[in-house]
Amino acid sequence: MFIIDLHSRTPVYEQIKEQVINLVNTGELKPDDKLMSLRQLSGELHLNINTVKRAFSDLEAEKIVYSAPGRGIFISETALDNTIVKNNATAELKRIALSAKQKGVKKEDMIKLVNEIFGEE
Amino acid sequence: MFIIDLHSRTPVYEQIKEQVINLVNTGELKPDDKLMSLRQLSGELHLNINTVKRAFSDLEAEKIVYSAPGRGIFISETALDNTIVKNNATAELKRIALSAKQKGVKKEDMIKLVNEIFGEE
Amino acid sequence: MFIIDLHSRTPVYEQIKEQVINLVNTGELKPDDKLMSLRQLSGELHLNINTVKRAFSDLEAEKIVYSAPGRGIFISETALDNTIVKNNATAELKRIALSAKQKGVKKEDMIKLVNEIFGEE
Amino acid sequence: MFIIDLHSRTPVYEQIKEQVINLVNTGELKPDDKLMSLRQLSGELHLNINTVKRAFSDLEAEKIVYSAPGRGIFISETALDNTIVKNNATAELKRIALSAKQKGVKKEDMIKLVNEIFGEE
DNA sequence: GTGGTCTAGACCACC
DNA sequence: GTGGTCTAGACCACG
Repeated sequence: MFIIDLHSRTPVYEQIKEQVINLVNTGELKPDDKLMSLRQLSGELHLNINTVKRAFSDLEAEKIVYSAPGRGIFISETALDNTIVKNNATAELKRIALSAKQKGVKKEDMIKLVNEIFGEE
Repeated sequence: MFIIDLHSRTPVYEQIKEQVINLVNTGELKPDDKLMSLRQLSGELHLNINTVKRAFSDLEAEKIVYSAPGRGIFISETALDNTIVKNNATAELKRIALSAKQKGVKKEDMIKLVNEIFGEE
Repeated sequence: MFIIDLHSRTPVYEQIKEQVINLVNTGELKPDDKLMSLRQLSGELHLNINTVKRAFSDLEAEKIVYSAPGRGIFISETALDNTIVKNNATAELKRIALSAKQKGVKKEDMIKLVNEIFGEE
Repeated sequence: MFIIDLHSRTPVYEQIKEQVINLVNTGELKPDDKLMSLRQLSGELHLNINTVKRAFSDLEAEKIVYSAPGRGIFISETALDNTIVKNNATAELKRIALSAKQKGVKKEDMIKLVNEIFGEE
C-alpha cells in the first residue's frame, strides 16, 4: 500500500501524509472513501501506531480527511482542493535547488538530474 | 561578516557553513586565506564557540578549509573544485525532486524552475 | 562492546569510529544493522553522550552510518565499499611515507613493512 | 633552505627538527658547522621566532646541536648517531599503515603507493 | 524512548 | 594567542 523510506530525512509521518494526498490526487481515493484502520496500517507498515496517528491527525487538521470516532477515517469532500501541496513541493524544490546552486552545482547537472528522474519510469 | 538567523529551521552551524562556501564560490575567499579565529567569530555572532567549531570541523571534513592548531583556520586549495559538498547537494536535490514528482509536479515545471534559478545564462 | 583507552593519544571519538569501521570490515556489522543508542553506549563506555555523538556524526558524514532521529543509528548500505575513509587513510599514509623516506627509510624497508602487515597473503 | 608544510598535521617545530636531522644524515651539515641565526631562519620561513626556538631547544636537548650564546648554534659531534630517528619514522609508518589496513586499504594499493613515492625522484 | 542543536566551561598542545 | 577534546546539561522534534 504505502511505501515508507526509513532512510529519508523527511519524517515518516510526513511520508504517510504525502502518499495519502497522492492517492487523492490520482483519483484512487475519493471523498467519503474509508481508509484502513490505524492499527491495521501501523501493522502493515511496521510502524508505531503513534506515528500513523500523527499523520492522520495532521491530515484531519488540513481537512484532507475526517475521522468518525468508532467508525473510521474518511476522505473529506474538500480533499481535492490542494494545489497547496503541489505548490509546497515546488517551493521546497526551489529552496533546495537554490542552495545547491550556491554550493556550486551547475545548471546542466540539474537538467540532467530532471531528465534522469523522468526517464526512470 | 556573517548573518545568522537564530529562528531559522536550518541549524546555525549550517548557516555558517553555507556562508563560508558562498564566500569561496564568489571568490571573496581564496585558498590559503585565513579566517577569523573561532573566538572572534563566536564573539561577533554572539554564539557559543562550540557552535562555530562545529561548523568549521564540518567544513574541514568536507575539505573546504584546513585548520592548523595554534595558527588558525584557512581555506583549502581544493575548496573550489569541491566534490563532497556538490555531491551531497545533488543527492539531496534528487531526493526532493523525486518526492516533488510524486506529488504531481511536472517535468516542464521543474525545467522552468531550473531556468528561473539560473536566469537566462 | 568497545574498548576505549582514555590515555591514548588518539581521541576517544576516533577510537569509537575505528572500532565501528572494523566491525563493518570484519562483517560483524552489516548494512541496516541497528547500533546501540547513544545513551546506552555513552553509559556503557562511561563517556559523555556528546563524545559518542561526535563519533557517530563523523561516521554519518563519511557515509558509514545513517541516523534516523527517534529511531536510532544504522549501518549504511554503502558502508563496505567506502571511499571516503579509504581515501583519507591512503592520503595520510602517503604523507607519512614521504616523510619517512626523507628521514632515510629505504624503499625495500617499506615493502618489507607492508608484507609484514599483510602476513603472507 | 627548509620546506615547511603548514597543512601538515605534524607540528611546524617537528618539521624543522626533521629537516635539520636530514641535512646531517645526508652529510650536508657536519659537526661544528654553524647554522643560521634564529631570527634569520624565522624570517625566511615566515614563522614565529618562538617556533624556531622550540625546534632548536629540542635539538639541543637531543644533543644534535649545541648553542653557544652570543655566537650561534652548531651541529654537535654526536649528531650522527641517530638510528633513533629512522626507527621512529619506521614505527610511525607501521602504525599508520596498520590503521589504513584496518580501514580497508588493500596491500596492492600500499605497494603502488610506495612505488609512486620512490618513482617520483 | 531516540537523535540533533546549542550553550557553557574545563584542559590540552602548539605558535 | 590559536584550534582540539571532553564533560555537562538544556531544549527540540520524532517514534
